[in-house]
Amino acid sequence: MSEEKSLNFIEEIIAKDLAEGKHASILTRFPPEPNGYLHIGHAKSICLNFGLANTFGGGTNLRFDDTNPVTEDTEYVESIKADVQWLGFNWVKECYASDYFDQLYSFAIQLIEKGLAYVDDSNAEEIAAQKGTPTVPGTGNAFRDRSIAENLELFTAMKEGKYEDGAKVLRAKIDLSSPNMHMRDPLLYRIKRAHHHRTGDAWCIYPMYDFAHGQSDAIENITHSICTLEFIPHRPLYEWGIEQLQLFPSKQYEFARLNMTYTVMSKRKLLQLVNEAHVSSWDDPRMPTISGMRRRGYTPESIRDFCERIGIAKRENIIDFSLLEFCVREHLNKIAQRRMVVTDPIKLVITNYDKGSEILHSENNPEDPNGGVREVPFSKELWIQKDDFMEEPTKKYFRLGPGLMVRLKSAYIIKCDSFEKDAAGNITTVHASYFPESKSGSDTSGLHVKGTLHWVSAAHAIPVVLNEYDRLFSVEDVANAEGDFKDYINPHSLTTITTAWAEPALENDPKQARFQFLRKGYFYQDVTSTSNQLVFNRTVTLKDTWAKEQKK
RNA sequence: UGCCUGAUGGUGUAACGGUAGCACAACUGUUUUUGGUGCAGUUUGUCUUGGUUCGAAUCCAGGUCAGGCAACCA
Repeated sequence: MSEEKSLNFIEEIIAKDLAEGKHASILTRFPPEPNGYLHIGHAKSICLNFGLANTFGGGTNLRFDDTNPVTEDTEYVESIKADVQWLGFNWVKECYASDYFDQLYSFAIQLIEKGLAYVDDSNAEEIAAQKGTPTVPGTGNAFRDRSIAENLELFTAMKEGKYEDGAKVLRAKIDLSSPNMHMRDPLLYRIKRAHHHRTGDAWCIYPMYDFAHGQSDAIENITHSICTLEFIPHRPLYEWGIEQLQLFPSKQYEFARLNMTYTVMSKRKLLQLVNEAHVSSWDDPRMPTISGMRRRGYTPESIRDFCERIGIAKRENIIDFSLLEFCVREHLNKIAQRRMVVTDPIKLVITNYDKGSEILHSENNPEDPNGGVREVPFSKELWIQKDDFMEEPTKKYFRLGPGLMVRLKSAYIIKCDSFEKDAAGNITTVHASYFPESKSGSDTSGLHVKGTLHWVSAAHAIPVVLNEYDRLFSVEDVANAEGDFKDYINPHSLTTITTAWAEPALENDPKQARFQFLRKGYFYQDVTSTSNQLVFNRTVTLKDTWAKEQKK
């Protein structure tokens, strides 16, 4: 049985280009502006660009689109590089648009010399007004008719810092009545005295996106320049620049950006969440950032798998967050070490257990036959989950209750004999008796029970802190919800549990290890965790059909 | 009332004139020393109106709806 993998529309274009000999090999690029942290939407683009190069044989450049010094910073450059590498990709070259500033400047001179660019003294408002509207053509101004010599002189003076910020701009001379607003004499250069994170104060004029991106692609000989849908109207301008300057014919293609339920993807909104302390930082585990997901315990494999599954197309989309969670669970199920942690404990006393304590063994991962076992101490007094006992059990309840039997995972079958309550009526202690012949691995009891509970020996337990995360927002389509997006922040997106007891093995496990805390979910040690106080982040819950059943 | 995109189950994504498939979600059943995992199965779809054709999700025409475009942002 052969699985036919269908190509997405970009792959089809590339396959065709290669087949026709248009290119011997392909070169793509991932071009973030270093003004924020990468998020899962960027991961889609990263997987696309690097993935294309992988499947068709070729490479991918990492290029920082750093043409606006006001918002950019090396902090972001570093985080972006770390995130791309963590996702598992290697770039051919690390490039910066700012490396091309000299070249871009000479391109501008060329356009002026061809009569295709002019210096405009109008201010921003005037230019906007003169551009017209989508239905009303723009009108020119006197500056448009300046001579080539005058434009050359003025542009040189702009570069030399003879004018105030905003006093003049360089514009392309294209078509003020174009139905495409981007072709109505777009700005090429603006005067901006700001410290650039790489070029410092060497420049006081900076190229606009439309005079940097396509040109950078061409300089690097990018064959396929892939961006998101909102750049479609820029494409004629992209092509105009390449044609007029007679550069390498890079081609732009557009796909739909990623949207996900219960979260936001815009940099502006993410920045706001950080600045207004709705989350602790860019790498807060609730954030849809790569760094947040890494800290939460998502694996690069699962994110790549997710990006593979969502596909590439041109229609707007909103992907269920549960698909990402499915990918994370699927991977973690295979690799995570199993451990037992009781999060909301009550005492379980095995009344007929007189051995003091013993060492039992439990498999590290039932999915992995070679995963080995770990030692788990068992004793007379244990901690079990509070909701694993019910005073008056309902019909389908498979756990502990008066007279009911369950298995303690990797240990014995027990039978509940009695329980104690405090003055407030809360269950404090459950008494049970165990069946010595029901020991895991050598069970001769012939008993059969439906429920299996996780547990921790009270005398051997170590305290751990758990951060349990839920969705950041309470509505599916946050971006399209009525009013301020911050009104929909889920107030219960983080629950910190300080009452949890863990089995001692956890103390000696490596910090980077992935865990499944049995019946609770997948967990990953937080960056704040120390040997004195272990702190774990819940990556994702286990699928819980019992919780679902109860809601009915 | 301009230009540009797009429209296939709840959500994504295939089918390139010839059986509407796959995944997630939801729901059954089954297995299970995790109410996890695995396995088996069920439910749900081509925006609309015409046209071309033996045959249309696919081609053509009109309509409807959704999104984008008028930053000295990218």
